[in-house]
This record gives sequence, C-alpha cells and structure tokens, in this order.
Amino acid sequence: MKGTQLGEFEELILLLTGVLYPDAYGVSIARELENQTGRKAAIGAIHSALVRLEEKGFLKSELQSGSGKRGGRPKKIFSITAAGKTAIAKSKELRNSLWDQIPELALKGLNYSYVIR
Amino acid sequence: MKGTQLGEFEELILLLTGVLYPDAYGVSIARELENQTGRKAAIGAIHSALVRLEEKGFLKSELQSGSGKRGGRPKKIFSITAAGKTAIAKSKELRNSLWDQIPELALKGLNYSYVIR
DNA sequence: ACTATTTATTCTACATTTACGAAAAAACCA
DNA sequence: TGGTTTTTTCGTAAATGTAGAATAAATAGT
Repeated sequence: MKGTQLGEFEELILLLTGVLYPDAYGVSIARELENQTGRKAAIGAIHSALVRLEEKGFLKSELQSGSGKRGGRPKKIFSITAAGKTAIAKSKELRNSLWDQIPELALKGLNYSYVIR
Repeated sequence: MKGTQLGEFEELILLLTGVLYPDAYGVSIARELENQTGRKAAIGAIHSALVRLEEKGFLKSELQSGSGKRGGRPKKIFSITAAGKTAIAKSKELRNSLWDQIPELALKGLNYSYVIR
C-alpha cells in the first residue's frame, strides 16, 4: 500500500512519541529509541519519519516557546492524534491476532536451545 | 537499519506464513492477506518479500513435487525458521511493551466519536 | 550589542523496502 | 505436441528508512 500505510520505523516513532508524552521531540525520541531498543538512529532519520507521520495526520506538533532553560533552538513537541491512536491500535491488534492464529505445529521445536546428550 | 531488519510488510507476510502452515505459498498468502486485513497486494509484492525473508533467514522453502492435482507450476511452500520465530516474537514484545508505557493522558479523549448535544 | 556556545531542526543524498504488471516456467490434459 | 492452468520470476517505479552536514534559534558572557 502507499501513502497512508505505517512503516515499521514510523510505527516505532509513533509509539515512542506516546511514551514520551508530553515531552516528545526529535532528540528525546532518538535517545529513548536507543534506550528501549538498543537501536541507534541518526537524528535525521527520526525527523524525516516525524515529518511523514505529521503529513499522514498521525502526529501533530507545536513549537515550545521560551523554555527558560539553556540555549538552543525551540523544541518541536509532538503528540499523537486520534488517527494516530487508531493506527497503532489497529496495527497492534492485527499482529497479535495473527500471532494467535499460528498453529502450534508451525513453531514447534523452533528455538535456539542446544541439548547436550 | 539494514539487512536484518524486518519491514512492516515483511512482518505481515512472516506472520501469515505461520498462520497458513503447512500450505503457505505466494498465492495462498496473497489471498489470506486480503481476507485478514482487507489489504490487497500484487502477487509480485508478496514474492519479493518472500525472497527477502528467505535471504534473511526467517523463512525456508521447498518445492512441492507432483501434487497430482491440476496443472500449474509447482508451489514453493514456505515455513518459519527458528530465527524467524525469534524475530516476530521480539517485534511483538517490543511493540506491546511500548504500548503499555504510553501514559493515559497521551491518548485521553482521542477518538473518532461525535457527541450530539 | 556582539560573539561564542548550546541545542535542535532542516536539508540533501542515497540505500532498502514495498508495489505492480508483464513475462516466463512448469505441470497437466486433450 | 499444443493449449490451458497455476505459480514464480523479472524489471521498474514509488515509498520508506538512514545518515550526516548545514542551518537556525536561544542563552550567557563580555
């Protein structure tokens, strides 16, 4: 599908935006991504996903005015929209549903364990 | 990430392969995808995902010899490998974990309902 | 007010994944 | 053998994912 579909990375960013609420922005998301998944992405990668997510209507943003803290450009704070919430909820349900439909046999004995005998 | 990362579509195909066990192949997967998700993908899209999944080691395949049925090229039957099982299990855990970490407030009042007053 | 420093976003370029439809291949049947 | 059926393979286009350098905005010190 195209245009409205949620990519794998995009979904992660969308989820992380929720987790970080109400302080989700490029840099904090990048940090949290690494903390939670060990996966480190360039800041540019995060931002391009954020832009696409906003274009698709799954996220909205607002500039945070003078924070009274250290220097630096104003943060662009992101939060999930109703459409975004629906998207991740559906994605989650679909995947969990499919997972539950997999017959025992299909995964039987599939593991990385070794048996010494 | 590259090479070993599981794309959104790929994950769906991997799951569907499990659901269809032991009769998962290009055409049956395409059919099941539409049944389960309403999403219809071209057969070519399915196959390219299948090829990638096999290259990544998440799926294995074997040609089904003379089926004694109608004509047609032999089906290439796919099944999940141990690595594939691990991949979808981890993906599922990560997403569910993140979902559970989203504070109530972040999704509060976000829905498509309309209230007549 | 000016400059250096800090923090974050934007921009540019490229790699990988997803999507499609046409063409090719293999098996069966008359 | 020729035609039909079923499914895979191939070539190309579009969307998504990745990266890092360049740019911008705010603060603090002088």
